[in-house]
Amino acid sequence: MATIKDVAKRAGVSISTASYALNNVPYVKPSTKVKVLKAAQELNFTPNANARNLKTKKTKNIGVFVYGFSGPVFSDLLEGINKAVHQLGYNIIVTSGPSSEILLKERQVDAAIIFDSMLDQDVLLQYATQAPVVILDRQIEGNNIFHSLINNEMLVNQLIHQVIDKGYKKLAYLSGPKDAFNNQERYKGFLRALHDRNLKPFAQYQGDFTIQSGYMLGKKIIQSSSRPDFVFCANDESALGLMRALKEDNINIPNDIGIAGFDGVYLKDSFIKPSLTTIAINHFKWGQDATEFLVDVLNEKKLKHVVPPIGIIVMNGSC
Amino acid sequence: MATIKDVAKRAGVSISTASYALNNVPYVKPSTKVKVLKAAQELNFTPNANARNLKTKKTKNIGVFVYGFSGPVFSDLLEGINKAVHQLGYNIIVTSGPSSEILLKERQVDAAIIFDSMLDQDVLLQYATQAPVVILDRQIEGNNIFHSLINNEMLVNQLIHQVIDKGYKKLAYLSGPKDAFNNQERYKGFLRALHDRNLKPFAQYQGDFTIQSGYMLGKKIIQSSSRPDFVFCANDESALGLMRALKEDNINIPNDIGIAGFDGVYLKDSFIKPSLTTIAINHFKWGQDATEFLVDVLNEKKLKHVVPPIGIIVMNGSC
DNA sequence: AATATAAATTGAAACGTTTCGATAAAAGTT
DNA sequence: AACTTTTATCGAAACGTTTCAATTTATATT
Repeated sequence: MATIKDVAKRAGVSISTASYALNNVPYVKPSTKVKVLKAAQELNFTPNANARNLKTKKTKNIGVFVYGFSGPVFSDLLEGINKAVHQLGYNIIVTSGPSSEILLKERQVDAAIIFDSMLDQDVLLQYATQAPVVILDRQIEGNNIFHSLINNEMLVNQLIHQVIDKGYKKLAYLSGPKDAFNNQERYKGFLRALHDRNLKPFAQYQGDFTIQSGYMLGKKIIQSSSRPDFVFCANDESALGLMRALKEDNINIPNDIGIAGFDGVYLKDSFIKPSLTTIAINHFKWGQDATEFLVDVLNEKKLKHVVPPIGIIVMNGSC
Repeated sequence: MATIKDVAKRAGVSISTASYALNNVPYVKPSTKVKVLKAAQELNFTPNANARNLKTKKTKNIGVFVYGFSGPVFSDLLEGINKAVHQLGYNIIVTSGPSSEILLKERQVDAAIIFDSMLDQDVLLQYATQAPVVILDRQIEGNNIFHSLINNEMLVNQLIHQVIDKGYKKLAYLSGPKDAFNNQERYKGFLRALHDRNLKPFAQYQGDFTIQSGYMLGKKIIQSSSRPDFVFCANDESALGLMRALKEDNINIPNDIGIAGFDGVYLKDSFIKPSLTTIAINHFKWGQDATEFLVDVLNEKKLKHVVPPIGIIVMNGSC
């Protein structure tokens, strides 16, 4: 591997001049710049990132720390982040599992986007003492820690109000994992809306955000003696599972049971019938905005807040 | 940030001893090791990765370079890679787009897994002069470049033979992107099987691996005067789209038209009816095997070949 | 007790950059 | 022509590790 030393020698200049030439620093004579660039080209020189990072204490990498690599929410979010990162001249590094902790501890990225509720809080706090972090899926207070959170509670509250307006009375909640922040907030919104309208929650079913869990719980609901007339599902995937189970048993949606979900990930899928009432999040934009904010922080533009993701209630045929 | 120098000072030893102690090198007295570890702990010391990497010329990172962050194939593959990478003591770094080139050029990873046919070939060849690469989605010959490729042609050939055995005569090919290696190979297998059996291909429809393209082409097939009696789709997603289009118009699958796909990504989804005949790839294992191979290469275990992904023909109700 | 061997520790060089401060060369000013 | 200012280049230090070769200390062998 050619180093800058080789380049300097071949161009007949000092190492520092070579460095300046390669980094577009002023005060380097055009003709020598040409010489250096030519030498670099001929030697197929690429700077050693580790040496550069060591010296500059920067990596130009933005880390995205995720829980897993699956799911429509993940995909859209990542595509959004990816686009923004590149536009802003950074590199994206996405990782998951044990790698995440190591990369954070060893500061292999200049900033971090967190979408992994399993990621150790202390590691995060420690990392944030030196670099900015945007968290998308829970609340952790600390210096340098910013949040871009869906307004889960309010959105669900509003949706449930509308649902009650439509005449549904026995409202159940199909839950995501109990410890998931998003799930908790959505549940709060559900409960508050019922409380606002002097209704009692009809039931709570314990799912885990998957289609399968929605399906299984749907089967259970069918078999139970008393059924709800509406089920709010903590996300679209579980709602889809529920819908499938009910349709299999010829339960009419929305007449026998109304359904709503959260995320808006199936809105473009015309094969889900009736189409699902949901709270649509623009995950792509969410990712973009979070990234742009982080880069602004890195560039020391003093900003107060991230642009939070907005959610839109989309009333469809499922309730 | 505490450096090893701080640790050494606090433990009352030299920098080199501190380094040895932290890295479990023999010849360091147990008692001093304890001292050093304690000091490191107290100072919240984490080694600076850039300095370490610069010196050792290793990163302990394995890069995964993908075309995008969406799709069931991507997800399973990544989960497999992720699992193996961690088990083997490496970190996973996945990236896409322009970042990929930079990370490769600057050697920010010890080895690379390529699942991005858009990635520049020269960059890849250049990278491979110094580090091992496994390519999953095309063929590029070069030193240090290994392939783990689906045996597309053979598998499709076998499947088509079986389909012909069932009596289908007018076989069409619903294509993926023309320049996609996997698509080309699958098409070759399709053509060869027809040739083997003295049949002419009935038609070729130009899709792009998406559900939407399958759906649109399905609509076109319905409207055309002469229909095929079987359509092999270059992947499952386009097959699903096709199926939906045909079912909407009450065309009976498999009686009016038979369908088969490739990948096996919907096999667990019981809501696709009839269930899709396909060639199932275990993408999770594919990712694992590729990773294990790479790490073996890094550890200089001389191996001849990667374990290639195996495909299994799964005959289901769609033909 | 003297010597040989093994165990433990250390200083210093090296990895490949960037960047500060100094100096040299060129261009302006009187 | 002597100076100041600007432009261009350079040497050397620094970033934080690892690791070689040298040295010191402890242990074993005679």
